[in-house]
Amino acid sequence: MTAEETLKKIIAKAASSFGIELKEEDIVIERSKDPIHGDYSTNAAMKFSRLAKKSPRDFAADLVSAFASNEEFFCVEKVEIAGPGFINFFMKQDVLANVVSKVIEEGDSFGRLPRNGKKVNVEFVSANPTGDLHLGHTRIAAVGDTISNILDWAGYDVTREFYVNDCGNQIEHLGNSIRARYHELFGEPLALGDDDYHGEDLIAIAKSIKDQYGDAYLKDSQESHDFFIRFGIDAELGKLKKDLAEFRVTFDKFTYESDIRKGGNVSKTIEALREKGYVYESDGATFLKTTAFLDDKDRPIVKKDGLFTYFAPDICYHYNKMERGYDLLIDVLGADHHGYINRLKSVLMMKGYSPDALDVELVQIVRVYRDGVEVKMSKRTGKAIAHRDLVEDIGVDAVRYFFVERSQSSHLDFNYNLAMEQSSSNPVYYAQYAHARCCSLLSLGQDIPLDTKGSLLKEESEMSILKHLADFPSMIEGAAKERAPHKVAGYIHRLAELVHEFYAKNRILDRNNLALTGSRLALVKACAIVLRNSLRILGVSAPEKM
RNA sequence: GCGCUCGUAGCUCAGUUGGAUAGAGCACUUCCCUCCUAAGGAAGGGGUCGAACGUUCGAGUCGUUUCGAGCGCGCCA
Repeated sequence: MTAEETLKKIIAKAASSFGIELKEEDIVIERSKDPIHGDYSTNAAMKFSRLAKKSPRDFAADLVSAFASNEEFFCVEKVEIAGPGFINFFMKQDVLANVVSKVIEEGDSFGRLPRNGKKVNVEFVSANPTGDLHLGHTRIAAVGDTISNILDWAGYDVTREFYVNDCGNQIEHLGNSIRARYHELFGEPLALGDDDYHGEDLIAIAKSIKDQYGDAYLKDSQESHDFFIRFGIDAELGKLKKDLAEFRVTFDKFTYESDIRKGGNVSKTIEALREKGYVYESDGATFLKTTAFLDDKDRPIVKKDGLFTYFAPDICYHYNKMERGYDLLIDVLGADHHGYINRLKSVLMMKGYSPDALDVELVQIVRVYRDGVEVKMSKRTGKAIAHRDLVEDIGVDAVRYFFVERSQSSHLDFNYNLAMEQSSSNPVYYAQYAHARCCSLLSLGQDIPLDTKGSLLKEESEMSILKHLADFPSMIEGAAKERAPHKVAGYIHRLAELVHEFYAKNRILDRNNLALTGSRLALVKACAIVLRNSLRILGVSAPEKM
């Protein structure tokens, strides 16, 4: 049991002895910011003084007087009532130091919460297979993958999914564009339309078609039309997978829009919704009555020309995901898709699902500044900051850390020059360096027996580390609940800071005091383990030497 | 006009379901390697938390109004 859980129990029991029943989840235990306020504190006396019909301070005194009769109370060294009615707890050293052996015993799995039996599907990136990834995808990939990792650690059964939009207009344009580039290679240039893709990557694809098939697809036919599209999708998707894998992002499942549409599935779904009264015709188009639930406007699902809108197969796709037995769906989308949230939740509600079965995580746009000028992203002009360039220039570790360091809901101004020039002062190195320092100490002192009880730890810098290490599992729980990768980054930064401070203040390897050194090396080992575990959640490496 | 997301230090951003003296990085000033990795540490300057009311023991946090920014607003994906 963690210190926090124990304290909650003590408080609940004390309140109970005054006839006040508190749920442990309603009791807030905070880490004291200032050591003068002890190790942990609670506002329970203030929060619930009304129930006791007493002043906060009097109620606090009552609670404290009841603690002594509690057998759990042995872990507390001292209690104080302070300020408007805070109760501050000073813990016994061995209770705090207990975390060292726990971390070392659990090792790579310290921080992993018990399996909760819940299945969650995280869909992210889902970039159209019509070109390369750009900066926006990079942030979504980092956020989506990290959220998946956090949920995995928090006990969920996680599926990472990529939805492949291999139908629709943009795919036609892809086929046309490749065909034009292909003809170009034979000296028969075809004009590219405004909506076609002008990126140079398609020239390479056309070349590989020429290399493999020669001039077999020069004649204009349905067969060659289909061929260019199929070849293009495979080639583009292959590149996406490769770039993402190099970014340490892999998917468990790729779902193709063309499979979702198979067998008239979309029409069937629409008809089923029509029977429920959620579908109507207007101006020659077909609409879904999403306003019956959360939306502020009804949405078109079949256009005047008889083709489905993007939304129509997406309805089926989300039903498909639910039918696969997930307790929770998470869509990680660009913030410009915010209008999509209530639309999709409404769709789920039409089938009787809870709107909470879907959580849409919006990732705010990245604004790029290069040479002091904002660079606008545009997939079609080919001038966008490509994901691949970014990773080559700055490195996977730094990019992944940088892109989850801040909440996904905040805009991110990315100074490309700075990231390239000053990559060595990037915060990610601060954390990695802390890990490398720990490893170096452990290597130099490998012959010294570790005291995994941390018996001799007593300095303030040591106690701060102990408390922070103990917070790791509950940090994971909170980050999972809030889908907040940046909390992991914040945790890492704080741990690294504590490690550096500890290192600077103390001569850790002291062969004249092997007992103390043994305690400290055990602490160092625990720090290395937690740094490694937390960095792994972000997809960032933990080098042993730098 | 309606909706969503935001507004905290010069810049980029944290701020634990409302808590004690609002923090970090970058930038700036000044110190610290005869000694375990200086990609580090210590100290300092820098804030009417966009603004105004309200809710209560207590508001950066919650509510209303207002100003400003970004993004969306039925047949693009």
